[in-house]
Amino acid sequence: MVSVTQLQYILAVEKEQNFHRAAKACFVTQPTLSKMIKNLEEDLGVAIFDRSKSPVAPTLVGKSILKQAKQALYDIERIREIVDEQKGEIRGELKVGIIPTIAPYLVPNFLASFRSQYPAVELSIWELTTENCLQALDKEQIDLAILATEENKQNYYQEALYDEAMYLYINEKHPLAKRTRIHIDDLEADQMWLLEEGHCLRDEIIKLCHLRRLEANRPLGLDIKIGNLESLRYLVQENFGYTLLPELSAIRLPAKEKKLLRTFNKPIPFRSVNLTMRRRYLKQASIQALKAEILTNTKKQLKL
Amino acid sequence: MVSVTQLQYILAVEKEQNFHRAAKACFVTQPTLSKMIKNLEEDLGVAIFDRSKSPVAPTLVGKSILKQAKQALYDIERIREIVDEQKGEIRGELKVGIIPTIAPYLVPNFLASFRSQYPAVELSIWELTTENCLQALDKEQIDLAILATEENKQNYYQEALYDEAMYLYINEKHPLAKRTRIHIDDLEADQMWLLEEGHCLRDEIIKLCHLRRLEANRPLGLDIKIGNLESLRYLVQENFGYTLLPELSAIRLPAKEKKLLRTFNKPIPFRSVNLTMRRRYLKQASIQALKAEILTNTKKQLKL
DNA sequence: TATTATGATAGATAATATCTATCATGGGGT
DNA sequence: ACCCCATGATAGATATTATCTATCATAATA
Repeated sequence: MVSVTQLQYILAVEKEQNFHRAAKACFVTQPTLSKMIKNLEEDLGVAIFDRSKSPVAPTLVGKSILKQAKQALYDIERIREIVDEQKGEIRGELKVGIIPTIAPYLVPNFLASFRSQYPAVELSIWELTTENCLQALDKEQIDLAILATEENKQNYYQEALYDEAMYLYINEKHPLAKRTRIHIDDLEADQMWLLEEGHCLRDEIIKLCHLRRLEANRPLGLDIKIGNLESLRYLVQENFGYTLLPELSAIRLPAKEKKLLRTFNKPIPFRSVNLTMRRRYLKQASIQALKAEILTNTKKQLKL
Repeated sequence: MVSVTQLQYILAVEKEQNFHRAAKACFVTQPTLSKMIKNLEEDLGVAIFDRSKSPVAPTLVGKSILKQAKQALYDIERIREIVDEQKGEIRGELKVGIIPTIAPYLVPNFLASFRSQYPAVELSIWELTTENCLQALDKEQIDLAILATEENKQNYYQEALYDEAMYLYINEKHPLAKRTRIHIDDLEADQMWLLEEGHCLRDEIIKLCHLRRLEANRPLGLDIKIGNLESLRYLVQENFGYTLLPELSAIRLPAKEKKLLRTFNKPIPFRSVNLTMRRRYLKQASIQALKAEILTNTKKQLKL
């Protein structure tokens, strides 16, 4: 008979691509794991892994079996969750990936209050780019990502969180800084400072301002790789030009820096922040609790 | 850890509503089953069954757990099926329910050829009314039903098989029998012989002829409960009046009886026959093989 | 009150998952 | 060509656990 343990073992081998490492991950010895997998293969009458390959790789049927095994284990884990939900208990690990242009400004909004309200949830937060969040979701390294991009509906499940307006952050000596009415289309590529490639805010701004990618690479003739908004602000302060800041980061600026902010005329540019999960996602209760916590603490700060 | 066996045991108890019977159905003794279920309940920290009720009934969480357990076991069974599919093997039990106005005319069309082509499939066929087919599907007593009614898409999954025209079967002395052009609306309730309640063909004819249900109960002042089309034909032969016969049953009539058949003017009345399955259905390969077999052997006989 | 049906419990036994120790095989590197 | 290491398989012993038999407790029923 197919057993839960057998399914766990084959998934471990798929993940680790190695019987010894898989055994370690399952807290058993390699012969145990090898035997169990062999039992399963004999029971089903097919080989799940091709051991002659290096590293070991699933056979063709093996791939289908592994996929189905994931589904089955998900459904079994889900039983525990159903029990917790009925008990009204919100507990367990919750691993969250957040992109760097949101994390520092959003996390302080919910971290303390969430931890005091749901002490049984072991929350861990990673600052990861969109691409790395999606990979981590796939590998089940995180349960939830907070992103500002729309992802393929087939692979991921998304829930809207909030929209945040974009502000112009501009060197005070820049001619545009004196204007009272600024439109998004007044901005020019060679004046705009952007984060390095891989940050979705960079792509978002390029889209909002209708810049061409090539233009956006070297404002003022400089080529500097910047990974956070702090550094970007210093660049604007020191080197003329401007950049766009999302609302949550703008709110937290000290009064002195707020003078460098300008709002746009309508249509006000904005970006949409969402929760992104795997299609079959567990920990629904914790995730919904976190969502509620974020919304109550954040929405009142936002204009949109 | 939640085990496959535990899930099987709780499902057996749900089905049998009794620990002893459930144990018997699982081929173990009652203490074994009781112990395993207790282990599971202690592991989850909730009671799945309320043993004080008679017969034992699932608790509120229990119901959710049982539902999820079904899903999990389905997924595990599906692994075996994936393996069989990859091997190209079409095998296993296939239990089919067919309504009485289809069974005798359709089964001979596919039975012999299906059995010779797929000898590894253990086919069993039940003649059941629509209602009983659906119940049997729910209880997993059958895998597939062949029906002539549309069912709730939420609970069941249906695939169209074929449409069959309806023929008028009429007493040769009836005035309508001499007409060359007959329209479905020419028929009258007090001349129409119908099957007893519970047969979908009865309801279908009432709908096709726009009869009111009350009218349709006592043609010619008689109240006779008839469960098959054979008897219905005798009634028409002996007692004046007429009835409607579906195409497959009409085709097989001996030449002498075929003289009592009349075709309708357009729009020709017809009924649609389909395969009905549970939403999560196994044995897809066998079912699709059966479907193909039915279609190749039947479609050429039909006009529509 | 005795009887039956039902599920729980205790202790023995059988089945099996796991362990330790060892072997076989196939690259890489020198 | 040789050795070495990484990798997975195998054999036999051990630990775990699913199952069995026998018995008990309880509630409904005759």
